[in-house]
Amino acid sequence: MFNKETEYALRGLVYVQIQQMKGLKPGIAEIATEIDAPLFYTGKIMQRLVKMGFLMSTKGKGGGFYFDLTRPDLPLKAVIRAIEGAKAYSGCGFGLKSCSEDLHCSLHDQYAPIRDSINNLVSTNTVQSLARDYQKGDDILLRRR
Amino acid sequence: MFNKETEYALRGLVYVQIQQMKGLKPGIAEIATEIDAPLFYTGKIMQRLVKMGFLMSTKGKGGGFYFDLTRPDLPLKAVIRAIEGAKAYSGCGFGLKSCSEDLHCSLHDQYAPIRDSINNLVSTNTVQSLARDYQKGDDILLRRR
DNA sequence: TTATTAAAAGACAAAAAGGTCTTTTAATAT
DNA sequence: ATATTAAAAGACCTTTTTGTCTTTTAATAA
Ligand code: FES
Ligand code: FES
Repeated sequence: MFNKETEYALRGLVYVQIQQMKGLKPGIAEIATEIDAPLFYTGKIMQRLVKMGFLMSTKGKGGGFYFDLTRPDLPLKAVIRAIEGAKAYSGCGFGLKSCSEDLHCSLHDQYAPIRDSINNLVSTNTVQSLARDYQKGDDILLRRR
Repeated sequence: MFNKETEYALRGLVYVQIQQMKGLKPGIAEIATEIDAPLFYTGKIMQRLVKMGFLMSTKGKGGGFYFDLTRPDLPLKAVIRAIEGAKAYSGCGFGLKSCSEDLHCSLHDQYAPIRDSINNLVSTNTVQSLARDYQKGDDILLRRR
């Protein structure tokens, strides 16, 4: 569904949020292990997320990643847009240059609603809501097993 | 939605089918132009489709690509599976290793139905059905404009 | 203030995707 | 037969994605 970088970013963010709800501040090594992503690649991605302003970090002893709790919940879509670009999940499913209600391809009537559902999914779900779901036990997996 | 190769392959196949319904047998240059894909890449992809048995071709004067009309309609899914692999549109949307009803991620309940819709879309639509829709004028685009 | 810790920065590289071009083979027309 | 046409085969290249590793910077603790 998403590319690897987006996948790791989302899993990483949700993991940080889960730990933060327990009063912890995980570091790169812990995050990479828990979300089952490559260590150094995870580091690079977390850095990018900090630079983009999605989360914060501190160096040195006791350092790690954490969220600014004064900021509103972070929809998955914001992260996807930042990593994959604004056009992700917006164009024609068939690859045509334009896609509109009145001029469209043969897949449009079936595909457009699906695309809308995906956009709705990533807009309504946030890093925080997924972390809460996880804690409630509604979902069982974070780490890949 | 699909990768470029799949996109070009599907557009190319539908174009061949549309032309075949008019009694024509298009060549690589024509196909590439009409589906707005790179000339040589299109050639390579059409060749692969022939080798995979999805369509036929003849060399030389009057040569080009065409379908064996004795074979059943070709679902998009068959082409996608051949190009992108069997796992396309089957795994966890979050990238987790397993995905099942009883052990799943927080996105599963929302994502699984979407994934099902995509699989239904590519299973029920065929190269031939899309070509017929195009000819009926239900869809307006094939070439990207 | 020094050692230690952990993120930041950035160089480097492997693999996959996407694309280009030339040569060879086979079909047809003359 | 020969020339012409068009696909097949395959070498080669570029870009993007994914991943690795070392060096630097900043924070903390002793
Ligand atoms: S035009 Fe193809 S999905 Fe809208
Ligand atoms: S477990 Fe994630 S979509 Fe099914």
